[in-house]
Amino acid sequence: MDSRFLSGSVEMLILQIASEGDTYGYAITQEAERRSGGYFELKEGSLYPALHRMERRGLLESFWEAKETGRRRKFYRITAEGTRSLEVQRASWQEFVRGVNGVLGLEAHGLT
Amino acid sequence: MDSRFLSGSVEMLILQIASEGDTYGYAITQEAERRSGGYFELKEGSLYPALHRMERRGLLESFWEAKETGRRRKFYRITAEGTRSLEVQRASWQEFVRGVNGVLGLEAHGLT
DNA sequence: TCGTATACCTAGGTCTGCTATGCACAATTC
DNA sequence: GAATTGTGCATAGCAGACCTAGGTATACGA
Repeated sequence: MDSRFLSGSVEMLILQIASEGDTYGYAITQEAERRSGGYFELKEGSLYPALHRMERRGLLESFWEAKETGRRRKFYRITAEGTRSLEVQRASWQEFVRGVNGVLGLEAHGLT
Repeated sequence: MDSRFLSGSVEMLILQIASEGDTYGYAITQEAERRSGGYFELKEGSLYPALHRMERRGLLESFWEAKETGRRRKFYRITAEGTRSLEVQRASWQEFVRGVNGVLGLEAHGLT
């Protein structure tokens, strides 16, 4: 993965995955990697601080899995504000891609 | 412009514009804005440090316009290494877009 | 038992974009 | 001809975000 472009996308990717059901840190890294065809390898040093930020900002809320024994997992659930933010960020992302492609002279067919 | 996603793209955009002919700082901001349909407004505080970085790294070389009077302009010319870097970055950009769109569930038709 | 996978966390470094500011000349407007 | 806007370069210092590297711990297969 080229992390040059990653900055600013991590939170959107996390929100997207969280928007499809409660999830936890490690699962997010796996899912992002799977869905991007192996492209994204979210590092823990990026992921966990991002999750904490997003919780502080009210985009996510968290709870520890109720389990007496075994591995502990901290689950995250998207909030109403997180859902709104995701919509904004998805639109913003598509604008951004159009902007860059415009400068690069690339055409983006089919992407609205 | 949403500068959230911008990180890491500025240098590619500069390289692209410089690859089409010698240019200078102010002209780059105008060209980026024009070609992105008004989306990009490169700030001077981002642009000039980026140009200096890129020159240090050997991606660009600069020369002052030979002009006795009037405004002084510092022109930049892409180097062979800059050209190679641009190719790499363009490919990397397209991979990145595919990766993000994959996670977001967006299809990118026509973009290879 | 040892390695690998799963699972969380943080300190500190680095990079990059931004705001704010300063300097200077040109062109236009009043 | 004075004031404003546009063109043009530059830097200091702040803030944000990603990474490396390290720490802790359980589960499971060889």
